[in-house]
This record gives sequence, structure tokens and C-alpha cells, in this order.
Amino acid sequence: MARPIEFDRSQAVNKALVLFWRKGYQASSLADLLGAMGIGRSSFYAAFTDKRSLFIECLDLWAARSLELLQRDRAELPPLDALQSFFERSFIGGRSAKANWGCMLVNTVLEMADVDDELAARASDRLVEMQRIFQACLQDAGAAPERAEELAAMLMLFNEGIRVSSRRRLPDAQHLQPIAATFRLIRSAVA
Amino acid sequence: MARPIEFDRSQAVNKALVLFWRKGYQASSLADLLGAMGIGRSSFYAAFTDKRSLFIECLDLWAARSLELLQRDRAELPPLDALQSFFERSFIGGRSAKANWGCMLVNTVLEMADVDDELAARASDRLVEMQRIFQACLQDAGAAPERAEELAAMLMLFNEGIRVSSRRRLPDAQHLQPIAATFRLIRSAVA
DNA sequence: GTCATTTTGAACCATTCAGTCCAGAATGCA
DNA sequence: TGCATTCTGGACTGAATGGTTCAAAATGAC
Repeated sequence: MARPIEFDRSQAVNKALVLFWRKGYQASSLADLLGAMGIGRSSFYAAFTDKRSLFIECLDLWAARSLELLQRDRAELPPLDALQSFFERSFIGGRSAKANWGCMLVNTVLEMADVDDELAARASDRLVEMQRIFQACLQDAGAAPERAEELAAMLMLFNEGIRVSSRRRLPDAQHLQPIAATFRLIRSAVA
Repeated sequence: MARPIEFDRSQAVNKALVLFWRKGYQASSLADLLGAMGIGRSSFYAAFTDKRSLFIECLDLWAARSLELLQRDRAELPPLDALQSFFERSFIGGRSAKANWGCMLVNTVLEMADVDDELAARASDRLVEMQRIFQACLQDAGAAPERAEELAAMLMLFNEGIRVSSRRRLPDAQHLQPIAATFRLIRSAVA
């Protein structure tokens, strides 16, 4: 054996993920990716096959992390608090830059609809998984299965809306106010 | 004078609008556009300057039509019915193909965020206009200005969410059920 | 019919795109 | 040290991108 991989693969994937997250698939050129990842072309193709494969890897990674975050909250908090914490963490408090990049799944659904059905469907499938966890939390909180399903679908609708809104450069109040109002509504519906 | 324009300009713009609406800016190549519009390259550049200018024209046209639809409802129906009619017409009933293309403004906000600030801002501005009409309807319905503003922001959130959801290839029930549930919620909040 | 005027199609251009290739550099092992 | 192995930078490729140019064709005015 010889020369081990010189760059940190997972670190490179992370850099690519951030780029894809922010600019989407089409607007992230190979040159952009190589620059961000700090590797050369050959290494890129040796390690990731091609741009599309890397995108899929990043998409799945993003989804896995997001779902894991949600599951962790669910294990540690009362079910409804877990949901609210998940929402707040992603796009309310902090405004940690990431909050402005929206949801990679939502971004991909819209970018790839009528462009690349496979990618769009993959992102949509991950959203379905997320919605299933919403539903589980709601059942944990005592909602009947039917009702939990309905509310979970509604929560997903809010999720999608908030993620779009978070990409618009609006004054902070314009973001926070409707989100707070929406949560008041949801809480009253859940109760 | 000589040779009048041979193609129907507004018809060509409409064809372009549909393509941009469905596939977004980047995925609509010049070849695609020319094919859809049924004109040659020279005519294209003579009439529309360039791809980006045409996109802006289509974006504004889409927004104008959408707002006009809303204003017409507002003039003919009780204010809350006008709102509901607007929502239903665009992405609930009918399933008229167009319903699956989402909202060109929302699509553009997401596609162009962190890619083309000017286009993203332009789309976002049109959404602000739309939100203002929401607010006016709510005030017509008797809501206090403060309350109307809050509810309008919430409606915009729903609008964005529904538009994302409508681009996912979900079974019809998965679309209709949360939308109905959401409207029940909104109606009760407005009342 | 003739002549400006204007639109048009097609050839052309430079640039950028994702992806390939290979010579050479860096390594582990003996 | 020398060899086999493997990784890497950079040159290269062919296709596609958005945009330009120009001669020919179609028109209206006379």
C-alpha cells in the first residue's frame, strides 16, 4: 500500500455540502466546488465519481443530520417541546448564517422539479421521513393517530413556508413575528 | 417602413414564461427558449435584449397577473372569500397542470438566493406586494390594522409552504388534507 | 417593378461546463 | 536505496452555454 488519501474526505464533503446548500446544484460549478473543497480535479473524481453523486451524498448527509437532530430532541424533551426546539434551532434563534440558507431538501425540491425527477423525488422522500417523525412526536404528545397525521402534514407545510421565508432578506421582525404567530396557532390546535 | 414583426411578441413571451415558470432560470437554456417560443436567435435578441431581461419581463408579468387575479376576487367577493378563492384557484382545485408549477416568485426566491441577489430581491418584492393585498383584504374583513398585518404575514407563510408542497409529486389527498386543515385554522384565527 | 428598410436564419464566436487522462510526485515496504 | 503502488496537478476534450454578425429574404412605399 502507499500514499494514503491526503485530504480529509469528510471535511471536503462538508465544504461541498455548504456550497450546494447555499447555491443549489446547478449554480455550484465544478470550479467552485474544487475551490471550496481545496482539492484537485483528479482527486475529486477519484473520490466522488462525479458532481451528481457527490450532490446525492451531500443531500443524504444533510437529511440524516437534520433528522438526527430532531430525534435527539425527541429523546431528551417532552414531545411538543422537541418539535418547537427543532423549529427554533433551525431557523429562528441564533440567526447563525445557516438560518439564511433554508432547508436543503426544500431547496432541492424546488430547483429540481421538472428538471431532475430523481433528485427531486429523493429530497421529497426525505421530507416524508421528517414528517413521519413530526407525527410520532405528536402521537407521543397524546394526539390520536388520525389527528397526529393531519397535524404533521400541517407542520410540514409550515416548515416549507418558513424555509422559503428564511431565504428572503427581510428585516428580522418580519421573520419572527409570523413564526411566533404560527406557533401560537399550532399550539392551540395541538392542545 | 417594412416587414412588421412576424411573430406574436406577447405569445412568445407567454411561452417563455411557462418554461421559466416550470424549469426556473438556469435550467431554461436559450435553445429550449427558442424552441418553445418558435423564433430564431436574431429575433430573440432583437426583441428581448437577452435571456436575463426576458426573465425579468416574465417575472413581472407573472406577478402582475397573479396580483390582478387577487384584486379581481377582492372586488367581486366578500374579503375573506376573495382570499380563499385566490388560494384555491392557484393550487387546490382544478389540478390544472399549472397547479404543479408552484409560484414563480417563490421558485425564483429560492433559485436565486445567494446566486443572483437582484433577481431574488425582485421576486421577494413582488411577494411583499402580494402580502399587502392580503393585509388589505383582512382589514376589509374588519381586522384591526395590527392584527391584519400579523395575519397577512402568516398567510404569506402558508402561501410559500403550499407552493413548495404543490411541486412535490404527492398523492392528491396528501396535498388537499393539510391545506384544508390549515384553512380551518386560519378561518378560526380570523374570526 | 424598384428601392429602402427591417427581420430573419444560420454560421460563427468566446467562454464555460463537466469529465478524462497522464506524467510525475509522494508514499510504504524491503 | 530502489521498487511498486497510489494519489495528484494540470493540461486536455468535446459538448453546451449565451451572445454576435451578416448576407439574404421579405416587406411597404412609390
